[in-house]
Amino acid sequence: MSLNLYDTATREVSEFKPLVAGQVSIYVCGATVQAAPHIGHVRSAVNFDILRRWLVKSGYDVTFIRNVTDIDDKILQKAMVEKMSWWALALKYERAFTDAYTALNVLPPTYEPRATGHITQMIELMDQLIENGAAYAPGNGDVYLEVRKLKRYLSLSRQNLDDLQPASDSDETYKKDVRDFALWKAAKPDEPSWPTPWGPGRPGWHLECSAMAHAYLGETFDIHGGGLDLVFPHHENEIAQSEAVGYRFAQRWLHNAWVTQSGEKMSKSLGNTLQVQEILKSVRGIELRWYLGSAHYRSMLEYSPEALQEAAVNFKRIENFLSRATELVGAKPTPRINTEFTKAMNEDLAVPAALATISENLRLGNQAITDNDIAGISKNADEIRGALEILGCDPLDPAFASSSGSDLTEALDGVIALALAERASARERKDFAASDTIRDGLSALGITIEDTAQGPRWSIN
RNA sequence: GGUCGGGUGGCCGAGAGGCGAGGCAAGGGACUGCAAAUCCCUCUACACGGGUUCAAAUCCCGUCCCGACCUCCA
Repeated sequence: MSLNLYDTATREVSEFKPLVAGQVSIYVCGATVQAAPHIGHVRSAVNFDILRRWLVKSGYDVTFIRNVTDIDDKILQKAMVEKMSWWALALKYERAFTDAYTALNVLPPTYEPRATGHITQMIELMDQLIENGAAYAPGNGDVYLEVRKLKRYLSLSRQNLDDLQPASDSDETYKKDVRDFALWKAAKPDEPSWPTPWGPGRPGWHLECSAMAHAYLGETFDIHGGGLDLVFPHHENEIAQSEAVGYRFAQRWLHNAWVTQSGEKMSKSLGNTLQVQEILKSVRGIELRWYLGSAHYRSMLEYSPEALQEAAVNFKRIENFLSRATELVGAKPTPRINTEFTKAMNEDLAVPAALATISENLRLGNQAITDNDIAGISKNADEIRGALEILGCDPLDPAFASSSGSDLTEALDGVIALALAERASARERKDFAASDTIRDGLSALGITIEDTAQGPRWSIN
């Protein structure tokens, strides 16, 4: 069974064939670290993390590059506002992104290059582009790519150059065409700069990704990913720069859709963003990940607090089954992937269909508990755990290990066992008022008591 | 103006010519001292108007509505 993936360039789902058998190279546009991450940012990270985990599970050796753009106009602006050095601001928010990724169990990339660490590669790239006539340095310190000379420009977004609305800041006197874009920007007073043959300056947005993709993945690689809003101009311009020097660049383009609120894209300019750190006050990281990963990556995910809570409750049911299964089987489930799940994931990562297989496993597994069918419990628990592992939501993953020490849990278990013994004797003498007082008391402390065929069990809400 | 998504039941969310994904909520039932948890059953749908077809949520034409990008964006 082979993996089929969508490609933004062809607008079709097709069989994924890596350039080198058994290996996959991926470049994903990471954050421009100018503010704390909102849930749209991490949705993108989660989507591509699921892709990566699925490729690894499918037997590929995956090289996964996700960059950090740590220099751009917005970062300089924000640094002024926050009255700190641009580099301090960039690192501050880079850490915020890293914390968010960690909280959501997004695997660290194979390498995470920063734009400012690749100025040399950018200068080399511009050098080549100027030499072969694709780019020009008008003499003021800027370097532009001459888009009119490109044959395939805008093929990813399928637009015509002449149909584009002129840029709002198109009073550029140095550009040959208003649509030419800056590879490099001359330093203004008080701005950071690096020396180049064309004068001191700093990278324009776009150039860093071409340079870094080339540095780590070579002239061509399998998959380039990012948010849908990067198709134009960012990815078009990456293609333009890279193809103009003769690189074949990305073989396939994957773009994730947004998180929306009331149908509108979450964005800083609308002020409707939901910070990851805020959301994590109401749900755990694993629950937020379960929620963000639940929709198909190419579909908009309409956020609502209710939907998030629903997802969290839904996830707790699965966790509850896994912990009961572990108790009854006497061993942690062994992750296993079933054919239905595989089929779903191989069809352009159809996570919603994959979730339906988990629901079925859950139903059958709970039924097996009722029937005391250990083999059935085990089978379904194994398959659920296997699926959760791919989705990055395995509650037994050490990444989600609870911070409360096991000593504490043991002590608590002992205390609750005492209370439950009292309750059991009260029930035996049919003193239900007394037994309910104990249960209600524990419940008020956030401890839920369930009476099962194997006796009472407790859990913390 | 150009390019591109979308409108599915009370809600979320798949599907893309035929057998109503799945989840949540709701109603009924089983289990329970009562609960909780769990299981079983039931209900509600494809924006609108035409067309193609034996068959349309799915394809075509038109209309309405929502959203995104057009050099800030995951």
